[in-house]
This record gives sequence, C-alpha cells and structure tokens, in this order.
Amino acid sequence: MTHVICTVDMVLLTLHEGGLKVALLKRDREPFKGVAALPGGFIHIEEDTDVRAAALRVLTEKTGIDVPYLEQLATFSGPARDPRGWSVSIAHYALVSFDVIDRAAHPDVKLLSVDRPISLPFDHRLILETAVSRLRSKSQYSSLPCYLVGETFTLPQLQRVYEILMGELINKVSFRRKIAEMDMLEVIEGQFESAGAHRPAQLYRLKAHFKQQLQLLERGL
Amino acid sequence: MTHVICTVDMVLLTLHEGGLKVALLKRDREPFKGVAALPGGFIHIEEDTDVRAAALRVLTEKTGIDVPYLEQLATFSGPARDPRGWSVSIAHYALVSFDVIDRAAHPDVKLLSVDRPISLPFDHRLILETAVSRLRSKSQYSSLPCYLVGETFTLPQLQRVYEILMGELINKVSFRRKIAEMDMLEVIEGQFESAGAHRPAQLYRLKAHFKQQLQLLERGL
DNA sequence: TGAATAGTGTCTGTAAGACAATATTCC
DNA sequence: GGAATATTGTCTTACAGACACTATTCA
Repeated sequence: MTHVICTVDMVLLTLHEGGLKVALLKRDREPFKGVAALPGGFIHIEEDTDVRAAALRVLTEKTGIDVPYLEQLATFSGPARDPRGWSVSIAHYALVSFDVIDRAAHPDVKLLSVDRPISLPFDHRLILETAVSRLRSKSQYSSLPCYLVGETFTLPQLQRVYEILMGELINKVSFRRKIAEMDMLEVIEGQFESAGAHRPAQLYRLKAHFKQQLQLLERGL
Repeated sequence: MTHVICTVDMVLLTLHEGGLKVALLKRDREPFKGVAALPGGFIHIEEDTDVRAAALRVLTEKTGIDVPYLEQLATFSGPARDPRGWSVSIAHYALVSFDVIDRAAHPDVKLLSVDRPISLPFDHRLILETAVSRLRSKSQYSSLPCYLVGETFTLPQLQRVYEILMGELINKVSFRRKIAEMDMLEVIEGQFESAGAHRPAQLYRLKAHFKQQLQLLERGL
C-alpha cells in the first residue's frame, strides 16, 4: 500500500539591506541535493508533539536559528510537487531580525530577495509567494512587522519596516496614532538612537505581553 | 515503520433559523462509530489531485452535497487527536445555503448550532471553533457571507446575514454604501420579494465573476 | 548657524453613523 | 388611511492624511 508523504516546510523571512529576504538552505540529500530550497523535513512522530513542533525542530536542527514568531501558513499537496510521490507539506512562516540569522552564521544558509524571480525546487516558489502575500496582508492591520526588527528599535525604524512590507509611504502622524492605539510598545527610558546630524530617536521595545501575541487593529494601517 | 495518518475534515456551515449551523455526519466506522462528527476521510492518492479535491470528494461521497465555496482552514496534528495514531487533518470549511442541504436530505446529516457547546470526537470542537472564528473574521471585510444566502436575495436579507455573523447590528446606509463599493451584486430587473404588508425588496444576485472569487474591502464593514 | 531628522499640534477632507424623509405594499 | 419595511437623502461626528511648527543633534 502506498501512502502520503508528510513533511513540513519553513519560510524564514527577514529584512536586510532595505528589502524582504527569505532564508534558503542548500539541500543535503536527494531529491534536489545541493540545491537551495526552503528548510524542510519529515515529521518525527516519536518526538514531535504537532506539526508546529516539527517545523521548529527542523529549523533549529538544520540552521541553528531560533525564531521569536512562527505561524502555520497553509498545506500544499498533490502527486507531482515531490518526485518521491503524493505528498503534503504543512508550510509555516517565521519572522526574525537579521542579526539572529547573522549570529547563527550557518554556512549553507543564504538570504535571497523575495522579489527576485529565482526558481526553487518542489513548489517552494508558490509556498514562498503565499507566505510573502500573507505577511504583507497581515502587516496592514497587525503588529506582525514588529517581529522583523530587533529587541529595541525606534519609531522611524519601525515605520520604515511597515513601509517596506506595505510597499507605500505612510503618514507619520497617522502611523504614530495607530502604534499608540495598539498600545504594545514601551519606552526605554533615557535610551535614544543617534543616526547622524539630527535629533536622536527614542528607543522602544515590545511589551512583554506581545512577544508571543499579535495585536490587531480594528481598521488597518 | 510507523507513519503519519493523513486525513481531510470538512466544516460545512450554513444559516438556519436565524443562527449559524454546522453539518455533522454520523460516523459509519470506528473509531467513534455512530457518533456525529465533521465529515472527513482519507486522501486517495490514486484519484485526488490535492487535499482540496480530497475534501470535496469526501463531502460529495458522504453527504451528496455540492458546495459553491470552499477554502482550506488549517492543519491539525499530533499523536493524541486520533486514537489510531499520530495524525494530521487538513481541515477545510465550506459555505452553503440551507436549501442545498435541505434538498440533499441525507438521513445521517444533522445541523447543529455552532454556539451550543456540544462535545465532538477527535479535536473536531477545536476545528469547528477555528472555522467559525475564521468565517466571522472574514465577514468583516469580504463578500464571504454571500455564499450563505441562496442564488437570489434582497439587501435586507444579506444585511441580516452579515449581522448574524458579526454579532452586531449594522448601519443600513453604511451597509448599502459598502455593498455598492464592492460592486459584486447585480439587480434582477423587475424582480422583488414581498414579505408582508410593506414595500417589497429588490432581488439581487452575485455577478458571475464573484461566484468563485471573494471580494475584499479596504476598510471593513 | 544650518542641515537633517525626531516628535507634536492643528487643520481639512473623507467616510461612517445618525436621523429622517419618501416609497410601496397589504390590510 | 395606517402599519410596516424598503430605499434614499442629508446632517453630524470621527478619523486619516496634509501641513507645519518645534526639538535636538552634528558639522
């Protein structure tokens, strides 16, 4: 009897050099051995408590990266997406600041701009596009982009992150009103970031409550 | 070697008697034989082109119901959710008008209010709640509720559907502005629905283009 | 002091909701 | 005509974006 091949794949996204990048990992086995692909692997039923745990385990084992935010994306399936047979992949996406990837310094991990139309094995191009689309959509009305900046950040930095994700400039006053409305940031008293010949910007961090929990807006932006 | 059990489950939702109902099907085999549960089944790799096709096939085979709208919900997984072993279920949800279920008249299909805290086998209670939550959320800013009414309907009827899903009364003028903005309905010339001693309401239907395609609003409501 | 960006105050236009007037039916 | 609901017009209020002013740093 033949059965369904069951895997997890991970779309690890970060911001670098002003654009959204995806972490690709050179595959260490067939099929597509040596080709850069989304990190993925089989579920281990002896150790994984669910597919989320499997996705986290695969990412940590293969890249050494721990992520602050991960959510299930969608399940991709069919007889042709994997040459080994009829398969499902439960895809997840995770957000991380660039320095976490940088510190891991894994030799087989490469960052690639998500806009470059590079070809990927399996249906990883479709999975990637679905993840980017989901991220951009959720950025319109949630605190999701906060997981792409580091532990501490300034409001102008955060605004630029939102602008990159949404692909348009945001009104500064409106942006700050919305951030205040979300009530998810706290001032780091007395800490500022200087970035040139001008007034330094106040440093903020996510309130502890929102490290695992998205904050949503009634109306977007 | 043990492997992952791979299934699909279907949350079929409809409106009846002023409330949101889910279609449950009495199970015809173990485990939980004879118990009402979400319709579900195994993927057939010989005939299913993907999990969506499997979900549609399972629903049609087991209940004889064809649905106008179906989308993937999420994948549920773990060692304990199914007594047969470590399993994943790729859950889908579908919307249909009551008369489609009524016409199918399947003897083992029962409608149950989604708010009643009935116990369900497997993790079907969690799947159901996830589906209802997704539907209510998407109703805020999309044409999704249109799939719960029949082929033709009046604006007051559609507004009541939105109100049931969103759990609050909607301003009539705003609602009509938003419906007009979505530009997804067409007047059925000369056709009205009389419902008592008052002015009859104009009948509308979904434009053909939107029968398969959701329409989204920039700002909700 | 001037350039540059951070941060805030205020005005304006748009869009949502409140209110209400008119339309149409059955009794 | 009266009751009931459909449909549409208009006023008010709330909020998003525009504009601009002040704050603070470095050269």
